[in-house]
Amino acid sequence: MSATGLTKSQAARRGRVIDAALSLGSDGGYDAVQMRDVATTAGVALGTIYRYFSSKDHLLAETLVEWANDLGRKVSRKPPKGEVLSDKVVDVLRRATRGMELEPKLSEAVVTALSSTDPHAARCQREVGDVMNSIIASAFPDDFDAATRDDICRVLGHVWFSSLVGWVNRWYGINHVGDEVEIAAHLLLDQYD
Amino acid sequence: MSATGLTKSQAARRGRVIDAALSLGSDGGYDAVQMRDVATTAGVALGTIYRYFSSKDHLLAETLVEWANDLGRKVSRKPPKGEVLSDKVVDVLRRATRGMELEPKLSEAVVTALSSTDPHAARCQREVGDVMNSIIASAFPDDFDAATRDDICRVLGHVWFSSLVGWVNRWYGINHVGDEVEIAAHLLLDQYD
DNA sequence: GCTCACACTAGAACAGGTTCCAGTTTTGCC
DNA sequence: GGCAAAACTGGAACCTGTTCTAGTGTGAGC
Repeated sequence: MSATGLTKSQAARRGRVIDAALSLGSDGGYDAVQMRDVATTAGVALGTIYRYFSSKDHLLAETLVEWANDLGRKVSRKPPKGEVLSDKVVDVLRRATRGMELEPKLSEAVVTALSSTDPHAARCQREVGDVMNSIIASAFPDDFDAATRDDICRVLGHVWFSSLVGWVNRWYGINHVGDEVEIAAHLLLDQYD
Repeated sequence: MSATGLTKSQAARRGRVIDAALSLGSDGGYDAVQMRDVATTAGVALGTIYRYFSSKDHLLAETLVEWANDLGRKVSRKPPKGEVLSDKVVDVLRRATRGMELEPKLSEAVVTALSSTDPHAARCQREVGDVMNSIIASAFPDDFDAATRDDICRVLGHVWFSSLVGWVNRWYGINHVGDEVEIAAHLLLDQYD
């Protein structure tokens, strides 16, 4: 068995389940990800899904973890653009937001799962938060005070998350997410430029 | 019938339903607010609840609206304490947080409902947000630039909401909510003192 | 006071997430 | 290869939010 503690066929099964969730979610959003459908689409028994994921929300949250890690790798390959600190931070957050814009239904699904109270989903939520924080932090210069930087990253993470929830709940459009984050970034960072 | 469009007995029924939800929620949190139990506790039929509230989340969100309005009245009676702007803002946000601390189970219930996608719940969410924003805004001096003030209030609202969700999902303790908001307030406001 | 539209009730029915079970297949180990 | 343990399967069952139905009040306008 591999380093993850799963045999090859198990890893494949788990992968098929995530793929099925992604596929159903990107077509119809959260409600369309029905566990019975995920099971048949993935070609596994319903009960098997629950061997790998503690709940529907956990399943969707795991897919978001993969997405966040992906984004992290991309950002480290193509560092944020911008003359001043606030521009760089806005650039990286807009890239994150644009990624969700491209898959609105799927984003609705995963963001909904992101505010679930399932404990296993909560681990994913924290993981996503950590990844986002480190992505944002990577836009800062090395000589920036680390404690202040972390505080600022957390605040921006809160704004990003809260705006996403607002978008998912149709309080306002997706473009608002980027705008809101940009406003926050300027309020927090312009004093350092 | 009264100004609200409800007869006296209807207003009473509606009130009993909310009271039942409050009572069940403050004992056992979100999961303990079961619609069948709400119905029997309130002494109404299950279907009747759905005449007044479109969903469980809507019901809980309405109770939060009442709570927020309450807080708004209290704050306008006893204005925020503090020498400098950031202290005042922190004071008012800590009062909001303390209110939830006193009823942790109930807060878990209403905050969970606050991130629901039900459209009627969404109206409540926006209402709560507006009330919170105006409460925070009331800590600012009259001559503060209104647009900047509103931007700052929204950012603080995001931090508050996101931290509450984090608390509800057990990412960290309730005291963290106040701390996180305080950090954000200092980052945003110390430059104006 | 009558009446009609509408609200309410009890309870069944439905939907989808989650759990359970009996039987079968895989897997790790000797 | 043979065996015990663990994983998987199909499917029923369970739970709780939500909807529906048939019958019973109830109150506003005449």
